[in-house]
Amino acid sequence: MVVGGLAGTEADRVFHALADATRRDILTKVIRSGKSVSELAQHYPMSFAAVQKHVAVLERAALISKVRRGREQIVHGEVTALRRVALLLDAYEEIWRHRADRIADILDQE
Amino acid sequence: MVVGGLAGTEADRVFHALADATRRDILTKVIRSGKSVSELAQHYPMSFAAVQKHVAVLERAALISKVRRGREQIVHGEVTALRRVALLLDAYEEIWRHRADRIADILDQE
DNA sequence: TCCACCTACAACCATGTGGTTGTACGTTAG
DNA sequence: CTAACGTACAACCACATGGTTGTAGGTGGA
Repeated sequence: MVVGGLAGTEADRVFHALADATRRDILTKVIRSGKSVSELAQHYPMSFAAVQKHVAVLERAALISKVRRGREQIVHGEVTALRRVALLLDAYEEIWRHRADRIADILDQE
Repeated sequence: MVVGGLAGTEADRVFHALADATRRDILTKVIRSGKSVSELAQHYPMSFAAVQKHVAVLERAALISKVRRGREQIVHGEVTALRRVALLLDAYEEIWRHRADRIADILDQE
């Protein structure tokens, strides 16, 4: 069962990408302004390759995109996927609200 | 850096819990109405113990709660945590919108 | 009481994940 | 041209995850 417009595997990828503090932090950095991978790597206590992997996970989830600028690869935040996750969560809340409304109706009838 | 009101480890737990189709499906089922663990287990092509583990992951993320009813354990959906995730995502979108509104400033910034 | 049901949990296994180091390749600066 | 930089990727390791089966305990019904 798919609740929102997000396909199962896509939801998997997006939520998994967000389930790591480093990746969420990378996301906030590149959403503010594009940064190169090595520029990002400087901010974390891990190897360049590790940061590169985190960026790859975010890219697979379509949360970021990369654009070549000379010998650098500039990472940009993609807000569209983020918005789709927000809509998915809204769908869950919608389901809950309906249930809550029904409960309220039942309570009113008493 | 913590963007929203969700602590780092809590965000980890919540997003990780949501990064699995079975768990998201369990969530939709119990958000509509409370169900026992074995009742849930009947709907999935895996062992009872596996479903029990998924429920445990959701419980650690505070997305569901369990209440004893006789010899059954009724699983209920907790909407509060869900709402907090939605707020966190709203915060990301807020950051992005800020960027869109003030692209010139940000270009000067870094 | 006794048995069946629901749950909890431990032990175990295969696979995935997050980290490392090393190597290779294209691009820019000097 | 050469050297340094930025990136990509493979190989490897430790550990977490998702699944299994088996065992044990508490509760309800007959």
